[in-house]
Amino acid sequence: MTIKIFNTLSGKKQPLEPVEPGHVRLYVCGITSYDYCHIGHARSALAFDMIVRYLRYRGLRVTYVRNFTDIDDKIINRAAEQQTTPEELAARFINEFYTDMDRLGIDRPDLEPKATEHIGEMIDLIAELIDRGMAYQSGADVYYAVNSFPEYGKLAHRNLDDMQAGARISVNEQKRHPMDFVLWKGSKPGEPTWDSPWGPGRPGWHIECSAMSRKYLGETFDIHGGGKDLIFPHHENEIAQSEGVSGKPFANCWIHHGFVTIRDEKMSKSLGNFLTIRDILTHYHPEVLRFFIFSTHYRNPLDFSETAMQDAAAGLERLYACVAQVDAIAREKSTDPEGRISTKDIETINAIEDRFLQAMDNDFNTAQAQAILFDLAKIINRLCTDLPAAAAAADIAILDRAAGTLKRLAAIMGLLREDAAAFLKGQKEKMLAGLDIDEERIEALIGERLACRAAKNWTRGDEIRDELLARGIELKDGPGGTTWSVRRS
RNA sequence: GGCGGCGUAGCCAAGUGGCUAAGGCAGUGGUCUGCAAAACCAUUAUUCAGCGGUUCGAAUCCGCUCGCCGCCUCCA
Repeated sequence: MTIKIFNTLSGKKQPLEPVEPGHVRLYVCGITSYDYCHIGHARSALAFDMIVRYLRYRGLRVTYVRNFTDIDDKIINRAAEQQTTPEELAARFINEFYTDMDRLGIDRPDLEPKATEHIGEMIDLIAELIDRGMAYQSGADVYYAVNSFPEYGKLAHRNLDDMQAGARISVNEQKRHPMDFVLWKGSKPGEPTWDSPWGPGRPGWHIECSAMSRKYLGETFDIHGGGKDLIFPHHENEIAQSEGVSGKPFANCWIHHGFVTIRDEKMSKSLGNFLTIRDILTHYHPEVLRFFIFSTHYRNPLDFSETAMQDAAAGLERLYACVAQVDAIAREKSTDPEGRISTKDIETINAIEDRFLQAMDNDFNTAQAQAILFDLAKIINRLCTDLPAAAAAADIAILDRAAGTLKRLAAIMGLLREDAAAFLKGQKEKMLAGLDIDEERIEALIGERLACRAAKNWTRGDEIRDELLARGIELKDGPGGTTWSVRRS
């Protein structure tokens, strides 16, 4: 089995063939740190977290680099608004970013370089571009000459003529070509500044990724990723810079994920429809967000709604309930000498992992992979339902192994990583918090109902059950007594 | 104007030439239960926006039409 990935550059799915066999080098564009992260950032971080976990699961070594843009116009402007320095602002939001990422259970990349710590590398790169006649100084700025790179537009699948027809390009007297972009910006008074051969200034946005990826991953590496909105101009410009200097292919494969939308519109600050990660996490467990995000293929748009999150929570709870059921098997009562689970069921269980890997090998199809997890959960549930009280040790072992497979595969998406009973209890408490009733009162009513039922006073017993149901609490009478859950509205 | 994507059941969402069109949520019938709930079993798209075409065969390929979205400016 080979891993196939959709490559934006070629427009096709292609087998992953690392430059160094067995070792994948991956660069992902991280955040510009000037504000709290929204669900779109979460999708990006989660998508690549899943990709890295999967590649490692498949036995590949991965070097994962994700940068921080900690100097840029937005940071400077926001710092001025908040009467602080760009350095302080950027550092603060990098910390906030880590808070969010940690809560989402996202593994840290291997390297997280910051732009401001690589000014020297950027200056070197710009100088090389000037030497090669691909960049020019104009006033206090340095620009990249797009005409010097004949393949400009190959990633976005456009050419310079198409783009100029758009005519949304601001006129800048200093540029030779309207599409030329800045590599080095002469600084204005009061702005952060670094010395350079072209005078004091700061780097343009695109050059940092070219400089840092070259330093940490080399001139040619395997995968470069980011959101679809980065295809043009950011990634196009990175290619122009990096290949302009090296004359070699930059990234062999480009992965771009889709947007998170709200009511089918892209989130944006101007529309006021963006939600921060921490907003979401006050209402939902991090794994619910993960489940939601991975319920759609990473390249497709994903529409956020309360309903979708409720559905995701219900689905995730179903998987957890399956694991909890296996955890709760009464092992000590095992006396059956012979297992009863059919060979057919065992074969189906054994085939799950291959099916899962096949789905994931196909451009990380997590939606399909989730469906396979549900197939496994369904079998486990059925076997548990049919399991006699004195189940055979062999059968219990099969169920334990199946539940282990479920958890192991789900963990690639960062799911089912908590103790099942604890997770379900947590969800229950979270939902209970939104209701006008507390646990003590519920237990008291259950106690009262138990007495009624013992006396076969079904009428009053049912009354209590209906009363609780009206307040959002569902009762379940099981062999081990009555338990309750919060009804999902 | 240029480029690209999408339109599959009540909702969400896989499937990109050929076994019965995955899975989740919601719904319905049944088993279980004093009655319920959960779980299980069964069931819910003869059909994949519409119209034409290619093919022995298409949701899947091609053309056109309609609708929605994104990029071309900072953006995950």
